[in-house]
Amino acid sequence: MKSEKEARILKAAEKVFLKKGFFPTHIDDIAEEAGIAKGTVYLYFRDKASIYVALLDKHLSRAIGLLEAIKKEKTDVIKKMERIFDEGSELFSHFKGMFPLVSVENINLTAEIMKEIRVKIKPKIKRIINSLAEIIREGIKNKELKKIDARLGALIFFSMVRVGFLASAYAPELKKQSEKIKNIFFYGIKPN
Amino acid sequence: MKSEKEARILKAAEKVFLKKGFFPTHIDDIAEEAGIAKGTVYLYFRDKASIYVALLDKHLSRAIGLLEAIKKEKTDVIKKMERIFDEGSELFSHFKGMFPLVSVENINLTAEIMKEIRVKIKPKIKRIINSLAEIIREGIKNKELKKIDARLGALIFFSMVRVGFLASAYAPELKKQSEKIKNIFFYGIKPN
Amino acid sequence: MKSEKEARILKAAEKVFLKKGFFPTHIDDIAEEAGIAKGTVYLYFRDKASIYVALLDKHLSRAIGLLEAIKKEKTDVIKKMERIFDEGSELFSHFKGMFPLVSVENINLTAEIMKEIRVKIKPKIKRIINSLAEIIREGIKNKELKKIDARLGALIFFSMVRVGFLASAYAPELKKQSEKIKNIFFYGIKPN
Amino acid sequence: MKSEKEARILKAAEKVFLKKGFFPTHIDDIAEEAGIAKGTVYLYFRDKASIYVALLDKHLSRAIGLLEAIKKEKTDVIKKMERIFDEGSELFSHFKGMFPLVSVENINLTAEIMKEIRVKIKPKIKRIINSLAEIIREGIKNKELKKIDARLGALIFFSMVRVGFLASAYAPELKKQSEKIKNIFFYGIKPN
DNA sequence: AATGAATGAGTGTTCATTCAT
DNA sequence: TATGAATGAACACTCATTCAT
Repeated sequence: MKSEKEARILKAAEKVFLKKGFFPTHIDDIAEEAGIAKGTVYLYFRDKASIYVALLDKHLSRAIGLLEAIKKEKTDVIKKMERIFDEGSELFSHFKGMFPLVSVENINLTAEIMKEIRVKIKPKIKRIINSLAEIIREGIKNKELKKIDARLGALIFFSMVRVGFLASAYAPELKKQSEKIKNIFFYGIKPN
Repeated sequence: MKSEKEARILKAAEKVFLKKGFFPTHIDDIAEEAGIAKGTVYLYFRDKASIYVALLDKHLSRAIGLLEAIKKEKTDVIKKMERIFDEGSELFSHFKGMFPLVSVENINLTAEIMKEIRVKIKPKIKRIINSLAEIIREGIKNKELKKIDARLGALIFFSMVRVGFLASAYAPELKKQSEKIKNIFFYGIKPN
Repeated sequence: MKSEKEARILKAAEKVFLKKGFFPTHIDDIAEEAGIAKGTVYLYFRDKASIYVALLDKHLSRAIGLLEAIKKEKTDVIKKMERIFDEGSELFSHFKGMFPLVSVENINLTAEIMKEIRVKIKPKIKRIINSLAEIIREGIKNKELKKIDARLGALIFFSMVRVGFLASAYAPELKKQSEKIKNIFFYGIKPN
Repeated sequence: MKSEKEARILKAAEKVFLKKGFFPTHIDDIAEEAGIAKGTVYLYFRDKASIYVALLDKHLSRAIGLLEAIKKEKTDVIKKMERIFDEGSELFSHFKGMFPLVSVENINLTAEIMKEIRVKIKPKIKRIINSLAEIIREGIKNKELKKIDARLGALIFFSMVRVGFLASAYAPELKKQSEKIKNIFFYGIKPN
């Protein structure tokens, strides 16, 4: 159970990290954004990297919760994937460049922090990919999907969700074209 | 004609940036990797960010060259896309987290550097996306491809190439599964 | 109301600047002399040049206060000039080579700092010369002084005060010979 | 016998030192001004400070020559002093803030350089003051001057020459008012 | 003699972290 | 708990000096 103050710091940190990136973000910025004193931040977090990790952890946990919930629903796999796709774009807005799909960008490599990441973050990412893969496997079993490599499909799916978000940033006129993206993902780009 | 020393610095910088990221990379690291003195680096580059930008520029230029060459070839669009896909994975290995698809990660924002980026880097990224889009348009005209949004298709294609690279890093057992990725991209995941 | 710490830094800086000059003085020297950490200096001053400017400003303000007070006194102009002469020598001990009679020696020329100097320092120097000139004008009006060029007289007076100080440094045996200097200034070196 | 190159370096150095001061002047600046390569400077001077000292030495020697010549002339002491005054202003233009009347501004304090200064520069300054003092003594003997302290008179005289130069810089409208300055020096500011 | 590329010690400044209040 | 003044390690960048050519 997190204190209200801790949540406020995380919210402030997210805003600043997203805007400036990890290194250019100073504890001062976060404290100011949170409306508290710099020293107070250290009552709730060991150090700057811990805040970053806590943020990753928070959103990954949320993503996992979302995925697990959707997975349990009694609907078509296609419907499930569409829901994930639509809600996922919103999730990405909390990650942007910060999202550590493969490796957490080299932040600071304190031994301690890296251990924390290995223990807390990587397993969550794996779990997300696994959840996606399981949904895909379910779809294959159902004949809703082709016999594709489920893990690879999960990565691609993940990438597609990401494109949905990127497209809106890079080519604003493409915004809300999720339908098109989904179409390509489901049916490919070649005429049949 | 760049001096041999400049090339050596770039090569060293790439190695260190890729391993440690922009901020944790110190000029000392680059110099040591290049086997020269710290001060020498400044004979060839104004500052740290300039090295980074030069690296981006170098690889983007290479990518543009590759794309333009492939675009001019007299083959099927599908063949062209396959070639881009296969060679692109190698290109990505020079970018990894450093690749600025949407916006260059917040590095330092010196006014001068940011201007350099706006003038040199962003146009190249646009050109890459444009080249991909043109190839896709050619395919649509040929009836090789469905009538998809070409720019969006380009982004997705780009993403797929990226997945190819990521997959090899994140899930080594998936390496060389480019065929599968291409298949999904071309035909989708739904059975027809 | 300046903090006690700021005053301590200024005092330490004055000591070191006077001994070593602007460039050979390192922030470390000042901090050590003040008995604080290097970083602390930057809590009170933007940069090294700002400390220097603050010092100039402080002593020039003091000089102006002194001059204005003496100017208002109800005594002979000659008495006033004698007082300025005697007290001025002490003032000079805070400036020595650092005193920017004509132009502030090339220190660093940050645009910001130069602006500060133009805005804060130069007007004070002008005001000092003006005050001296006004006193001289008063003396001319009174017939206490010859009809000399008041501004030029001010510069010469200023110079004489400076000689008083220099003499004590360069030719210690001449120390306290202010009387002689004043005599020359008042009556010249030629017999009448 | 100095090489032509050495003279060129000195000339260039004087120009730059006068404009920028000792520390902000870089060897590169001097070399460029002299139209030679940086390394060449070191074929003629041990280091930066040596150039500075050589410059001081050159002008002090010139001043000494001038003084000795004037001293030997068969004219009134007053005439001699007037000549010194008039020619001295020009001499000062080579020194400006750089002139080390009392102590050479703390430049770098290499033990070696400081020794050079002690051995070469200080004696010349003393000699200049002594020459002036001797001329004044001659004037006193002649009854051309009052019985003032000759050394102090020399310092003041020196200062007056300096005012002549400063006046032209600080208050351009006062330029060429040497007559007025001389008048004050000779007759004082008080009416008789 | 002349060059200018290379060097690396030196320094102003920043900022994560601590701690006395 | 909360504060924010103080700390000092860290680092980009400069520039006097050297030296291979």
